[in-house]
Amino acid sequence: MNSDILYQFSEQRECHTGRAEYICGLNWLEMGKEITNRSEDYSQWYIDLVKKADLAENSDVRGCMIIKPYGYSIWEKMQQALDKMFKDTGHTNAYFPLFVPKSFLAKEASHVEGFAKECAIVTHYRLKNAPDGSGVIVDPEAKLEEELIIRPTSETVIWNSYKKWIQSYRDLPILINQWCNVVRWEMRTRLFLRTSEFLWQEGHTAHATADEAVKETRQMLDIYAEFAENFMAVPVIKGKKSEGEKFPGAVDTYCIEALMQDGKALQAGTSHFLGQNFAKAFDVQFTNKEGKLELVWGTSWGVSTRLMGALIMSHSDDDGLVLPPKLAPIHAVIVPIFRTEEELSKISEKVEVIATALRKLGYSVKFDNRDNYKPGFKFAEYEMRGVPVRIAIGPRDLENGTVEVARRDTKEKQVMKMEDVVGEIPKLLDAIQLNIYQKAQKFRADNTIKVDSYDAFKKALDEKPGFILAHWDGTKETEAAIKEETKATIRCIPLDAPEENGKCIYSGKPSSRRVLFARAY
RNA sequence: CGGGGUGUAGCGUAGCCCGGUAUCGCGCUUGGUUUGGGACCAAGAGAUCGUCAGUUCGAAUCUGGCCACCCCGACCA
Repeated sequence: MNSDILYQFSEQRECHTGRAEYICGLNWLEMGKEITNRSEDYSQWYIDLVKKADLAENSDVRGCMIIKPYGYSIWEKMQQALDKMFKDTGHTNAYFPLFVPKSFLAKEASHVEGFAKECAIVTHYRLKNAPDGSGVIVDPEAKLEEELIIRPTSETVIWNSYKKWIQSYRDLPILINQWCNVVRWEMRTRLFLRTSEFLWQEGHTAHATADEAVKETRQMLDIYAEFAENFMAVPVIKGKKSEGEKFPGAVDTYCIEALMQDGKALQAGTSHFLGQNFAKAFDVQFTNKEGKLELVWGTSWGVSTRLMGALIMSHSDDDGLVLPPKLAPIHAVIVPIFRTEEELSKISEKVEVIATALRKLGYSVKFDNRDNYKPGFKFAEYEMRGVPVRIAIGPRDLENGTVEVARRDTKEKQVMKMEDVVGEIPKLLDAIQLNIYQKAQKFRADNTIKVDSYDAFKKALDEKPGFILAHWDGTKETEAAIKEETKATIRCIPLDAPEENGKCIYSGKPSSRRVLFARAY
């Protein structure tokens, strides 16, 4: 590790102890010393990275986050890619209200139980000046007859509409998605991973048959997995949630689980088969071909700005963020190296040609000709922000007809002929996309183990955190006991898990397949 | 909601124990020298010390209330 960069990371915490005690990336070194408590320091490292890479910051509003322009542009890239995949599979976008009348939420029993503890509630609609002149107060006269919940998710509002929209089998299926914000009043928040308000997409579909709804649920899970792997370069495990972990109101919850670099799991997306639960709660029935009334079958599925957290924690290294080219707001940055105005204008001419050609191919290119920062500063800055490719051009290159091309993922530099650059950059970007995916895949493989006893299970959690495949008897009680004792949860029952007879690591009862355990975010 | 901590310039902080209107670094502005891995020198601007009250000739500092935020738990995408 480069100790200068370590020092850079460290300076803010240095004053407390008089020495650097900071951790960067994967090396877990404290100025050459081993660190024992990984997760706490990783957590701090993550938050600092989010701030330093200019992605987001804490808002003065409790538990909320300000997504800064650079961070938001990554989110936009994600939105674009996902939105296209949704539309390619027949979905359309719509928008439903932010407010959920309290009575709506109460209609589905397990749903209300699941969300009741984390709702923000609107009780009044007016303020007035305080009688004692101390500011404004809530006008007690302006109390709402029925309180409004700020949506923690939109199943209830949407199914309330579906009731009005659906009469016949000819009205089905309804395949709707909405991009919006939701509020869940969490006790503790963390940038991108858990914030009081977050941005997401939620799909809500209604179908005439269970079979069709199940197919939709699985299709969307596949889309999420494809997005994670192809765009984010994050390998994920597709699986089904246990009873204890499933969505309130769902019959089955499917999810994709990713492994972060500190060995903790992150749920990156969920797709729920709702059965007829919401149709029952909102009395949504349709007349089938035979003229008989039937309840509608539903699904819902979502991914949120939490994906940003997954992206950051999957690829980042000691020098900052590493972005997969497919989601990078800037594919290549061009840094000129110059002394005089004259030199800069000569370089600019060459840059113009390269940048224009690359942009024509659909790449986003930034030419950073600021004269108040030195090249070294800019190099470090774009590395921190994860820009995949950097092109440097200086007087030396003008003379030789070359440029220096550096890739963010491996930090390798090569000198290229100027006329080759436009042809080589696309290849390089593809190589980077593939490389960081393979790297993440290897990391996951190296940090996934099978265990066959509870002792080995606990040992693995302490010594080599990661995914653990183990047998489980399928009961809620065992799941809860393991969670209580080890903080590890069943992330999912992997869809591709092979049949394998074994004994539950906790109870010793028989089990027919291994499930995926980990400590999770 | 329990346990711990912090509030001083845009950011990070010193000063607080032992009262006398505020330290240093980053950043910012101007001028000069620099520029192939986080430049340097000089000059400058920028703070009702979280808030309200009390003690005092005098409060960033002592006392009390309030507020906000952070960290560790319970909760959770």
